[in-house]
Amino acid sequence: MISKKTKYGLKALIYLARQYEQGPILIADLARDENIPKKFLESILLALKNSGILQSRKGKGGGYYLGRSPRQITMGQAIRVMEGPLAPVQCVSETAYAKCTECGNENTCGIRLVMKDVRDAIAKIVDHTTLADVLERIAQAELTEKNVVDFCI
Amino acid sequence: MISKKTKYGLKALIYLARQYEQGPILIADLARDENIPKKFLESILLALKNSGILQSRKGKGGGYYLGRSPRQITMGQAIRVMEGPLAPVQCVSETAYAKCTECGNENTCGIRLVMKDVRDAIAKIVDHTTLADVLERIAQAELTEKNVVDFCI
DNA sequence: TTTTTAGTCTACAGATTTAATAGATTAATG
DNA sequence: CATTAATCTATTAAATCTGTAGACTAAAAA
Repeated sequence: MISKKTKYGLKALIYLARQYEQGPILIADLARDENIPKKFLESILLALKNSGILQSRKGKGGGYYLGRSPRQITMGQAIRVMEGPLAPVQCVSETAYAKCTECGNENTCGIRLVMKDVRDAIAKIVDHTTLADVLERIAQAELTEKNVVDFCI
Repeated sequence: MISKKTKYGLKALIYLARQYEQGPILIADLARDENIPKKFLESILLALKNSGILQSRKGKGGGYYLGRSPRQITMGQAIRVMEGPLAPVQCVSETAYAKCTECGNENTCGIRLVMKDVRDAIAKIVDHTTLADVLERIAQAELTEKNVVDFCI
């Protein structure tokens, strides 16, 4: 299960992607609109900024905005910032490899063999899904739902 | 990242699968051979027993053993017992669905749409990988490694 | 240049989860 | 009835998660 921190962060990114190139957005507005504790959100956005995904400006007219286009930001990049590596075990992580302390022979560890497949399957999805893709899927889902509602009426 | 508890549990299951139908195995032996804290292992095995994956016998000649054949125990079943649901967000869990508190409209939530795909990808792997499959892959990996060693000499 | 605005940094604190340990109890065998 | 080995209850230390408070810094406007 992903943490609230990650959920909040992804929500914020989707929110910012929706208003891409419309100038900086205030933390306070984002927190209010998405129902996220403001101080908590601050630290999340800061982490996203330090990783290069977001940029910010201080003072009047300031706020947060995407550091590059929604097409160039993947869910995988964002998730790694907030949740850490995708891999279920560190010995199969591509971005944060480390030997498992419990593990004897890495080449013949059954758990590792399976978890390598799991990691790759997760990465295949989140590293190929951009914020732009997410916006499109949301729009599609909203259309579908609208039709369902119309159908009901 | 999966917890130590889950790693220990999976190690124990693979260990027991290797000796399937050779009678009950002592917690103490398992703990020693796999380098798992004995008391911690006790509680893990008990949970696996309560879920039906393992069976046990008390007293002399007792111990733990697989409740069914290694072909009929999947990694997914075991992981769910120790780690909980596979789904990255509870609103896409097949075995433990619950509405996300942060979520407004579930049908049009972008995070949900992506995480549903992730859950399905994970489930596709772990629900179709049995303990028998893992044993086979280990055997295969050991063969490969042996050849590599031979080649070096 | 002072004031206002809004992000940044430091520190902390409560709640929950993780990873264990200790000891008493129960059930099965011989 | 003694021995064996799983089971149950309780506790604990450490880590992580979630959230809060307040001082600090940079930028813009008055």
